[in-house]
Amino acid sequence: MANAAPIVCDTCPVADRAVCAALTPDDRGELARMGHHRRYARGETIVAAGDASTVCATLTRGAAKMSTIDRDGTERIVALVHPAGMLGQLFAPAATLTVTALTDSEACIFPRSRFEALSDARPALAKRLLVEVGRELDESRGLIDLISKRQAKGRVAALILAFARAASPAPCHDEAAFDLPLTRGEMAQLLGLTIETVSRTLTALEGGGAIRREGSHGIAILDRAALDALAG
Amino acid sequence: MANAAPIVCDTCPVADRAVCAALTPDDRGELARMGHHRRYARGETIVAAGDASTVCATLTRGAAKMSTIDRDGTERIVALVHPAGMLGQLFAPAATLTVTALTDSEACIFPRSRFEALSDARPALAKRLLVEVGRELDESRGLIDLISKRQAKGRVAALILAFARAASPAPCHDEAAFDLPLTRGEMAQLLGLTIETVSRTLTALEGGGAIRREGSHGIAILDRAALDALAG
DNA sequence: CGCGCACTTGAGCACCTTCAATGGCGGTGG
DNA sequence: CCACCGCCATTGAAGGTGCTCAAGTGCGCG
Repeated sequence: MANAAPIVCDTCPVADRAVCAALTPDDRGELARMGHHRRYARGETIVAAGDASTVCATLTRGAAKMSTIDRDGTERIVALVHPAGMLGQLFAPAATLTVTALTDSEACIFPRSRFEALSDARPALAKRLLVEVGRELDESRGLIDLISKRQAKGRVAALILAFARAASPAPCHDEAAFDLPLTRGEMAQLLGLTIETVSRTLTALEGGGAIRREGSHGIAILDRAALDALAG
Repeated sequence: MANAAPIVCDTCPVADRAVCAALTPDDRGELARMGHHRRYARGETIVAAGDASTVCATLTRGAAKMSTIDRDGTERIVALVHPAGMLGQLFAPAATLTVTALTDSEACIFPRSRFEALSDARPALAKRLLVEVGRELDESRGLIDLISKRQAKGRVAALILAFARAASPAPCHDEAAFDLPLTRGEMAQLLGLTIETVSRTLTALEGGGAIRREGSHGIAILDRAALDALAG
């Protein structure tokens, strides 16, 4: 897919939240000229594990997953990326993770070396990156919390609540009805369960009146307190 | 325990590896005067969850764990900290994690606000912190990998290998015989298993000839390839 | 010596996985 | 247009793994 395009910050939906926001307009213009903007179709690989890790990117639209692949071929999702989040591993000599678009997505791609050089020259950017990486670290630990619930119901309930939070525009409120951005298989990878268990657990949650399914990916939360209780 | 002492960088065993190494001697002296050095006994709490997150620290000796506590009282370890690692969450408004000494330990404690101010003023420190947080992020994702092995044998085998790597002075080599720095209960918390399952799995690994136990915490690796295969 | 603590071992059972079959949906090609 | 195929999701049955509950062992310490 040859759809590289120049970066235009003026119409960027995440211009105020992405790390670029730490830069002056001039510096941002310089950064924009260094990189390009690309679209990715659902399922497309953005960064492949084993690459020389030459790029880093900001997701401007859509959603992505970062995953490892075991020797035996089992894929494991270690992080989800939402708009304004960073793709790629700063200061890593080689990419150990594969980044894949979960939905049709767009991202600004930068050469990693020049991005790092700019961060060295602009303390405001470096500080912003520090905060961003700290946030990623918190999310990663949140994911550990998610996986470590003993029972499948708790894991799935916690995942639903996490997506309800992410789907809402206001950070403090949950969305009552939303679409799961993952397939059953991806949810299973994320939670350390099988597809069948995820599916059965959703059926059970619906049977218990906690949620209602609408189509294969739509979720409406009917009993928020019940989900909270299950999620521990 | 009232054992606060001034910080003396000259005899610090991790002076070259900790984040302080990014500072000039003058700046390091200023940082040292801002903080103090403390000893902690095994099991002692270094930072309690819910604290106003007023401190951050560098571990100079020993080992520590960072953990969350669920509403139902279940503790979950989300990270291990080795000497030269950072304790506490930079730029977090409140501590969400409890930090506990796993063995008798020592740390340099700094007021968080002044540490952050110094990082704003010294780009070299900010960059060093960025690298450090990136490393923590990688470790956190490694932990996710660890937990996500389906079978108990795989998780325990991977944990043993991880400690074999950590116990070795050379980063590329494993130690063939070493002590597990965790109790069975802590290993269980880390791996998302029960104490009994960890114990039984170690027995099974020993029965299969992969390891030999020496006392309750000593481990000798007899069949490295078998552990690798189990760890996936 | 006796107590506490951590570890080990055993028996039974709940839960999740595995294997297998079925249904729905979208895309492709006849 | 419809048949066919692939992919995803659901559901069922059987079996295994790890959890729960419970007892027993070894070690350090008062």
